Amino acid sequence: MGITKSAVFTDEQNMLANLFKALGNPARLAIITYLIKQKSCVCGEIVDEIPLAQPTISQHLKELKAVGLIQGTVSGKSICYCINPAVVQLVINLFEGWNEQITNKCCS
Amino acid sequence: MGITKSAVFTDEQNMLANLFKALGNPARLAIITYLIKQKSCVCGEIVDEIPLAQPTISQHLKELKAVGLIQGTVSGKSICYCINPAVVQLVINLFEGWNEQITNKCCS
DNA sequence: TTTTATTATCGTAATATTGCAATATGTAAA
DNA sequence: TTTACATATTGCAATATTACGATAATAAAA
Repeated sequence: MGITKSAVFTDEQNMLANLFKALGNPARLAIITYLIKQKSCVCGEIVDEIPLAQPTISQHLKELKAVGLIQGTVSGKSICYCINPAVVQLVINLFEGWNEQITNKCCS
Repeated sequence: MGITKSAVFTDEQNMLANLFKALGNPARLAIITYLIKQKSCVCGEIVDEIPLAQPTISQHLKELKAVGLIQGTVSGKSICYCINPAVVQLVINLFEGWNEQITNKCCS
C-alpha cells in the first residue's frame, strides 16, 4: 500500500519512526553533518556544499525541522539553521537503553 | 523522482542512511523493541504480537537483517531472531560523536 | 520603489515503500 | 512419504518519497 499503519502502534513508536525516517536519507545526513562541522549556523551555504538543487535542499531542511532535528531562525536575508542537541540526546538515551537490555545470549 | 542520488554521497553516508531508513518504520521499531524485551531469541511470536500479516512481518525482518540490525538462525521448525549489539553500538558512537561536536552557539 | 539575493512553495515525473493474499519453501513429526 | 507447521517469496494495488523546474515570497540594498 505504501501507507504505514500508524494507528496500530504507540505514539512513541510513530514519533521515533518519523525521526529515523528523517535521518534515513544521505542528503539529510549530509546536511546534519555539515551543520555540526560548521559549529555555527549556516544557511544557503548548504546548497553550495551538497550537489542537489536548491528546492531539494529546502525541502530536506523542512523535513529535518518538522521532526525537531534542526532549528531555523531568520538572519537578515538568509536563514540560520542549526542542530537541536535535545534530539541527539534523545537518540543516545534510546540506544543506551537498548544496549543495557541486550543480553545477547542467543544467535551467537 | 523517488530515487535517492546515492552516487553523490559517501559510502558511509549511504550506509548510515540505509540503517536509519530501516529504523524509520514503527513496525520495525516494534519488532526491535520486542526482540530486546524478550531478552532471548523469538521467532513467529512476533506475528502474534504485532497486528500485521505474516508476510509483512517477514518482509520487515528481511529488511532489518539486510542492514545488519538483527540476525536470524534456524532453530528447528522456526527461526530465531535477535539484535546485533554491534550496530546498536555503532549508532551510539555516531551520536556521541555528534554530541561532542555540538557547541550550540546559535539559534538559541 | 525597483532591484537583487535568499529561501519557500507548487506541480509533476520517476521511483520506492507498505501491506497483503496467494503461494512456495523448508523442516520435523506421524 | 504424507501431513502439519513455520517462514519466505511473488505479485500487485495504494500511497509515499525524491528531485527539480518554475515561480512565489521575503528581506535588505540601491
